[in-house]
Amino acid sequence: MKRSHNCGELALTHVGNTVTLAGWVASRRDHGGVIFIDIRDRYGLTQIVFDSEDNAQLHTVADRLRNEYVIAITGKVSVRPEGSENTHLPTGHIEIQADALDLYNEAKPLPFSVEDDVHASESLRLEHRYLDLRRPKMQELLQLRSQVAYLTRQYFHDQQFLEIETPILTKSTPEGARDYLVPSRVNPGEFFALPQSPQLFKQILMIGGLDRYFQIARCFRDEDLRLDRQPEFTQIDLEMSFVDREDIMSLIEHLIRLIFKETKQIDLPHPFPQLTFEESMARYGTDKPDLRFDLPLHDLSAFAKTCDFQVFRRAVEDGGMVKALVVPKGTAFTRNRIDNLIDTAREFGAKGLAWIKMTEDGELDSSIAKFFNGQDLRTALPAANPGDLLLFVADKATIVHQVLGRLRLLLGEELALIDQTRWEPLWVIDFPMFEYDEASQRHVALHHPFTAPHPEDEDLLESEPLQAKTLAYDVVLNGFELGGGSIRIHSPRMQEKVFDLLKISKEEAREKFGFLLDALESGAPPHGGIALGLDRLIMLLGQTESIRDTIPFPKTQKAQCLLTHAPSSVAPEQLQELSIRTTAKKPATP
RNA sequence: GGGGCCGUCGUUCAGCCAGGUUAGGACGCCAGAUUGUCAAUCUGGAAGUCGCGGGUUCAAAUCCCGUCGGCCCCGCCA
Repeated sequence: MKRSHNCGELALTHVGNTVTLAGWVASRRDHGGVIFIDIRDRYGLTQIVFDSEDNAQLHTVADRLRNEYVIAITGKVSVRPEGSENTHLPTGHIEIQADALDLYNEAKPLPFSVEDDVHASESLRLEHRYLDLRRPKMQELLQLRSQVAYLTRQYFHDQQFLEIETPILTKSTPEGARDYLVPSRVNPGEFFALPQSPQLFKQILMIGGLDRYFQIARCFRDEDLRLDRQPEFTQIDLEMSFVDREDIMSLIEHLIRLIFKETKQIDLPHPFPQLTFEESMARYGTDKPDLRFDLPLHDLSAFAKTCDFQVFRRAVEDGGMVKALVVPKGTAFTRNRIDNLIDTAREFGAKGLAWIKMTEDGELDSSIAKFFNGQDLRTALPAANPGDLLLFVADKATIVHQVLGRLRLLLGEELALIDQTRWEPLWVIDFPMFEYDEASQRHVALHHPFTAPHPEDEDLLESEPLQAKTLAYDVVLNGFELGGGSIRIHSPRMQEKVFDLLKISKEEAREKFGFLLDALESGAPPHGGIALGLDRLIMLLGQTESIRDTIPFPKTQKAQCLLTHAPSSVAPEQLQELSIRTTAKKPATP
């Protein structure tokens, strides 16, 4: 028996037709003389009726059916008796009167039932992913992912882009994330690295004259996992020649808007708002602000400098700052809750968290109120209203922003300030070229070492490198970094200078990036690009809470696959062939 | 490397703080009944080394220590 229709498409127009459906038994309801079976496939659910009066023999066969058996049935589409329609199902007005049944496979009782309302723990779902993938919600997410990939390919092909694959076995480079390594059997003691991104290859493609490249590229980073981070993930990656950053931002903005419109009928703003890195840090304490709620950071450094509170005054005098969050209706917070906030602020890196309640009659209520002139504070912080709670952090800028930025998010969630129906994309631009890394006592690239500096900041590179801005851009959606890119350095002299500033020696630069430097000497066009995190995009678009739901076979937080039990030990002969000996304390046995 | 939450029949939870009967509910499973259900219903039944190891105790699911696993976070993620 071969199926004539899928399980989601039959309707009143098909009544009278003889059809064949194939799929899984989703549920069985036995009424004695009549048995109802719901048959499920990717497309939907259809009710089958086995009536002992119509076909006694088939009815006894149906009696043996259990959940997740795989069957095909042939029968006549009929109208459901009046009053027994199921308006929750697209196929709820019809049913199939079964005439024949093929049982392809039985299923033993399974560890959890296939339904959207998941009762199973995530580890159980991952261990039996084949069952989990049968759930309509999971199928919907993978369908969404496929649709987005299709729209992306269509969009770039229409714009003259070439889809080009870059190597998975490639060269380990310094800087950036930890590499996944692959031993080379043919070259004992040497290793390939899996790509953290196709960065260098796509630049080489531009130098190779391909002009416009894109790829839906798998990337690998051996770092610890998070809700939105997997060790292997997928980027929508592109690079273009002879463009400026506005060209790339506009191109990718159109793609994102197209994807939201086509898949979810969501209209994103046009154009996306832009914040400089500096503005974003100053106002939200982060470079990936969630703009679905306001609760900004207020700068009170000028006021703090003149107040009597030593902690505030000294912070500013020492080159730091004082900023505040104004928590609406925060006077209702109990002392205990405020103490918890103080603890949290300390965990985030603050020395403390000062607080003042502004009472309904406009007075200051706090143990530190005596240090402040109420009128001066109200003037310095006009956003504060009676009934609000003011939270202050006084420290150097990085700490103030980090602590208040995280408190802002925490309070946004706790106070339900986030409008879940809103979509707030934005660009963050003008990132600094470098930041100073205390650990290694040197400058490190904030983006990556191939990012071009702002033309007008080139002079700052040597004099005040930390002041130099780049032609980089990040696209942020609802507080998640969706992607980032930059205009690249195309001058070999500039590239060497940047390596120099990063304290990468000439020899090391030659060894690790020689091919790029040579390529830049060969006539490199100005170029730039961007990469979007496809998994995160699907997570946001599909409104699911974890990146793991967007990946058919994800890793756990320990970077293991519960389905296949990878990674695993290998036979000693395999290691020997690769000239590898493990130093693991407990060498696992294969 | 660090902090937090969790681990009890196939599944999901209660019981743990205040140690003491036969470890309980729901879903699922099995059997029977049942001709209009779609979370079907009714009756009956089976099902647990309480993650693992050690300790305290007359007695441990419960208290203590260690360990393994899942999740969230910090560090890390150019």
